[in-house]
Amino acid sequence: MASTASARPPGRPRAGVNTVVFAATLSTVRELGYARATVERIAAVAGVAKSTVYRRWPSKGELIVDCLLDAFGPVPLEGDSRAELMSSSIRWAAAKIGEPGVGDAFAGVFSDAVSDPVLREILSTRLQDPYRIALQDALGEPEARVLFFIDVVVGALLHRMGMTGEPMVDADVDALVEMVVPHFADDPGPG
Amino acid sequence: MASTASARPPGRPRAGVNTVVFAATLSTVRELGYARATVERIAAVAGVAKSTVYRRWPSKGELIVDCLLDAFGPVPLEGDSRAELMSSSIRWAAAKIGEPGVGDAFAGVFSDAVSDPVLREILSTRLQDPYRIALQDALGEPEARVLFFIDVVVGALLHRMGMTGEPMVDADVDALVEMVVPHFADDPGPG
DNA sequence: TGTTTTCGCTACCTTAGGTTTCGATACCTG
DNA sequence: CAGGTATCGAAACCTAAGGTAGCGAAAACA
Repeated sequence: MASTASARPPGRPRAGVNTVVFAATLSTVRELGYARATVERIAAVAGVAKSTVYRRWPSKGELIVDCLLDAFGPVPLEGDSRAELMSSSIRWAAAKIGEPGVGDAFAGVFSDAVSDPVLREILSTRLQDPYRIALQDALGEPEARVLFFIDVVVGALLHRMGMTGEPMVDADVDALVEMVVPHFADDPGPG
Repeated sequence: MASTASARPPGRPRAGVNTVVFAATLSTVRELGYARATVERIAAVAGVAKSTVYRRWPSKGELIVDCLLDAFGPVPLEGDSRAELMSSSIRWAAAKIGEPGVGDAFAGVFSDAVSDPVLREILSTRLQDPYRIALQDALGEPEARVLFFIDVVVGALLHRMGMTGEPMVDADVDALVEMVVPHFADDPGPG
C-alpha cells in the first residue's frame, strides 16, 4: 500500500550534501559577509559544484532560509510562567543571531526580501510562521501581539547586528527582556 | 582674505539636480523596490545622465543615504518631559519610515551595509549619529542607552516594513510607545 | 548490462554597479 | 567676442554575480 510510496526512488541517490553546504554557507558568510558570499564560493568551500547547489535550492535566498532553519531549529519553549517563556525565547533568539554567520545571513536575506516579494513570502512563511504559531500557542496571545513581539525582538537584534557588525551584548539583551516582558505581563483580556 | 575661499569657483556651475534625483530615487524605490531601483533607472527618471549621478555620489549606497538624510531632516525634538520627547521621536520615526519609498530605501541600504563595512560606517556616522547625539543631549541619557533605544525603535519599524512590505500600523506604534517610554522613565542614576 | 538519477564541469546569458572617454555646454573673465 | 574651466550627456566598456543549459561520468538498483 503505502510502502510503495516510501520506497527508495530509482537512480543515483542524492549525496548527503546539505549539511556540508549549510556549514560552508555560514562560514563563508561569516568570513566575507552576505553579499560577497557568492553561491559559487559557497559551493567551492563545500566541495560541491555550483550546479548541484542550484539543483537543490532555486535561489540563493532560499538556500539561506533553509540554512537558517537548520541553524535555529525549533524554539525551546522553556519556563512555566508567561514571563519565563518570553524571556527564554528572547535570550534564545539573541544567542542564535549572535552565532557566527547566523546574524549576517539573517540580516542579509532579510534585506534581499525587502525588494523581492517572493523571497519575503518564503521568509515569512517558512521562517517566521513556525515560531509565531508556537509562541501564539504557548503564550495564548493573539497573532497581532505575537507579530509585534517578534518585530521588536528580532528587529532590535538585527538592527544592532547590521549597524555595528557585532551581536547585541548581554547587558542590552537583559534590557530588552526587562523592557518587553512587563509590557506583555498585563494581560489585556479578563482572566 | 576668507572672501576668496567663498568665491564661486570657475567653470560651468553644477546644475540644481540633487532635488530631482532625490525625488526620482524615492519614487523609483517605491515603485520597484530597492534592488530593482537601479542607478541607471533613477537617473533616467530624474532626466539626468548616469555618469552625472556617479559624479556626485560615489556609490548607490551613498546616494540612498543622502536621499534619506534629505527625506528625514532634523529630529523635531518636541515636548517638555522626557516621556513626551521620546514618544514624539518614536512617532516621528514611524511616520517618516512610513512615507512612500523611505522605508524601502532605508531597509535596502541597511541590508547592503550588512555586507559592506564602508557603507556601514557611512550609515552609522552620517545617518544615525546626528539623531543619536541630539537624543543624548535632549534626554540626558548615556550613549549606550540611546543606541539601545534606536535599535529597538528603528529595528522594529524596519522589521515590520521588511517582513510585510507595509509600514507599522498606528495601533502598533502606540504599543511601541507604551512599551519603550516606561522602560526609560525610571532613571537608573540617583536623582 | 541497462536504466535512472544525480554529480561535476564548463560555457553561457543577463543584470547591474561602477568607470572611462569625449564632445557639447554653461558660466566667468578679459 | 575669445579663452579658460568645470560640468553635463551619451555611449562604450569592465567586472561580479545570480542563474541556466548541456554533457559525460558515477552511483545505485534490477
